[in-house]
Amino acid sequence: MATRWLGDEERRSWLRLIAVAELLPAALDAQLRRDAGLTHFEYFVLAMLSEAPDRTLRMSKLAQRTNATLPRLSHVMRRLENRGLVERSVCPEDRRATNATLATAGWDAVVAAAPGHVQTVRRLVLDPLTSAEVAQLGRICTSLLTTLDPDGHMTRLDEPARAEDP
Amino acid sequence: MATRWLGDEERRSWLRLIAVAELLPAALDAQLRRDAGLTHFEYFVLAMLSEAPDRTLRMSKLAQRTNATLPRLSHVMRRLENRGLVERSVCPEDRRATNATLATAGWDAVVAAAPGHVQTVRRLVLDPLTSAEVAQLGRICTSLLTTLDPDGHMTRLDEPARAEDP
DNA sequence: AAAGATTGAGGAATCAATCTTC
DNA sequence: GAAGATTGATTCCTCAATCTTT
Repeated sequence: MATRWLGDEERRSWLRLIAVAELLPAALDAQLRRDAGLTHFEYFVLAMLSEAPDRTLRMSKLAQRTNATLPRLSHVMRRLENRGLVERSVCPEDRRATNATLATAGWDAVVAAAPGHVQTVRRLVLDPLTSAEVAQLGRICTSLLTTLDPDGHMTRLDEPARAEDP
Repeated sequence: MATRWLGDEERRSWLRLIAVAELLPAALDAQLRRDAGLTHFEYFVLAMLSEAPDRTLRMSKLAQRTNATLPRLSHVMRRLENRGLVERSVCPEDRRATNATLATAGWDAVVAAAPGHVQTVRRLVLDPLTSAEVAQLGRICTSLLTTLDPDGHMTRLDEPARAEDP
């Protein structure tokens, strides 16, 4: 029983999607932990900061871009700060807010980890697919994010940046 | 920097895939915990047992079908056993092995949880996609599992069961 | 009162080590 | 010694409660 009430094709696609959702994060974590001493989530946090203006982002914005809850991000940032990879400071304009900044050591960590990570992404995801499938995957995930992430937070579905400040 | 060295399209598809991989499990967990007091992984374990002959599967086989490591499954099974949802017993043919069996209460739990869960799967994944996209997603995930799961354990890519006993 | 963020306690996942049977 | 599984310690995540600023 269980996952019945789905058509055969639906069921097969569904089972494979959750298999991917289970195995892909584990594979990314394994490579990054082994080669760079970072979780994939930690790496992703550092990477998002590295691409931000002044390598700085507000906690809530960073949480959105990394698909994380604020408590989770807060705990991770504390650990990263203890390791000297990021810094936090009170936001001058709104003293409730916290600015997260990538420290020099954090930048170095991302630069060191990136090649191996990108290679892993290619090997696990991009290489097994045709370029048409990569495009299909993008469209499909975009559709899924419409319900998973109604506000289009992290993947700002309206790519060309909204009228809104950092 | 970070996720550069990927083409634009590759990068967008990749970022959206990890967003889905992050948000989908969280959404499934939220609904099942709220409505049935079960993690998605716990539900999936019970569901796989419910479909097995005699509602029984060896631990290692169950681990494969649920995309889990054996330690993870073992811990979860201990909790489920304490709740009376499953039972474990030594396998008579090979006394190193453990047979996991769905208890009556476990069956009831799956039956009670299934409709809400299936509805959630429809809402989050199936409904937002055309049936052509559902098929594409299945093919794409199958390709990804070729590298993520080289042995085709859980999604036995060669669907029509191999010459191998339970 | 609401927004932004942090904290602490409890639960779950991971890794290495262990135990038993083959 | 290898296969099947479990355990214990650590780490990490989640949830509710809290604190401060607006």
